[in-house]
Amino acid sequence: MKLIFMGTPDFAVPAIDALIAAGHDIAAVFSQPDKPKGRGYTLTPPPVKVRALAHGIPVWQPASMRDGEALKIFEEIQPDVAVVIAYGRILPKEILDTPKYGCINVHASLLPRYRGAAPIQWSVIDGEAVTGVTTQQMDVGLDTGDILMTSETPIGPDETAGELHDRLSEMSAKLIVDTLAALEKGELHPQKQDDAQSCYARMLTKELCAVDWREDAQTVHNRIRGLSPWPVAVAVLEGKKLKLHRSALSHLSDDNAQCGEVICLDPFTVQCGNHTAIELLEIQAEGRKRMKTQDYLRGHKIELGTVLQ
RNA sequence: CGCGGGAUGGAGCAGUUAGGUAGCUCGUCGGGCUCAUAACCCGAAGGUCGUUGGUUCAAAUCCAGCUCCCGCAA
Repeated sequence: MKLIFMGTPDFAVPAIDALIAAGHDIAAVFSQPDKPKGRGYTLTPPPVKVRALAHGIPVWQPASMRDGEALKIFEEIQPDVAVVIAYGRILPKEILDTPKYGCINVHASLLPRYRGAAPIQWSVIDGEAVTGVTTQQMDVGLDTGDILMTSETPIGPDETAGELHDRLSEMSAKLIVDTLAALEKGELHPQKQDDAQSCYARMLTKELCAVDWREDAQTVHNRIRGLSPWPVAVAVLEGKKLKLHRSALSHLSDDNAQCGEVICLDPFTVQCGNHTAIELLEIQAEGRKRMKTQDYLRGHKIELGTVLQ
């Protein structure tokens, strides 16, 4: 089919390759404008743009979807369908209605759960056991369109948002290809979302990164893996920020220790709330690289009983 | 030119302020002790101190350029 592909970050890249491999004609790609990133504010193109250009596909990066420019391009191309994956912008009705089969979005959750910006991270932070990807027939709401197809996957007990992100990214690529195949055969059966079951995965902010050691170990663990590899959970050690990249539940617990206190050095274990404790496996000090906690301890002595905040 | 931290044997760090023969905690290898061990004891190997140039009798250390890494901010 003749497609317009809309996407921005790494998550959407496998889908481009999969759609091309499946024989679809991607006539144009829409991506967010290049943004200043990293040290020195280097203007950086989004990954989807880079991939599209490598395939020789024309790329548009309009600042707005509502100034008529995007609509004009849609009308000129006359796509059968627009595929939207992590594009990062809400599409107005006139755009949604232009392609022959409308706009189909791949969302990284089992809708109606975790609508919105950060479904992957929130499903981990909330300790969900299962998640997946969903294709939906987009409407004017935010991830509220009729469900076309879904694909489920369990979330590992120690899996990080980054690891889950990569798996769901691959699943998304497969699901969109399958969805388009079903669409061509007329085998799709759109189902309304049950709004009563919905929840919203709001954008991640820095406030979410601070660990509260009074919470139980499972909750802290979920937060650490849900925020890895970005924006990363943070504790404070002797006045300095300490990023927490990887953890594991501990069988230890010292009820005489206060929350946040180091109760064991090998493995490096911190007391949490409700008689639980957590092992910190990979950490990163200010200005340092991410490293295994035991490596860090060889050069930085931390006394038993030190309290993290 | 956005702000700041860093680069030292395989790993993590100290040493740089007041230049003068490279150190710590581990790891590795060999030996010892032990019923045994990730424990303990003895010994060994392993580093052009990121790179280039400068100052100096002498540079990891002072000066200048370059490369790469990290944090903040976006």
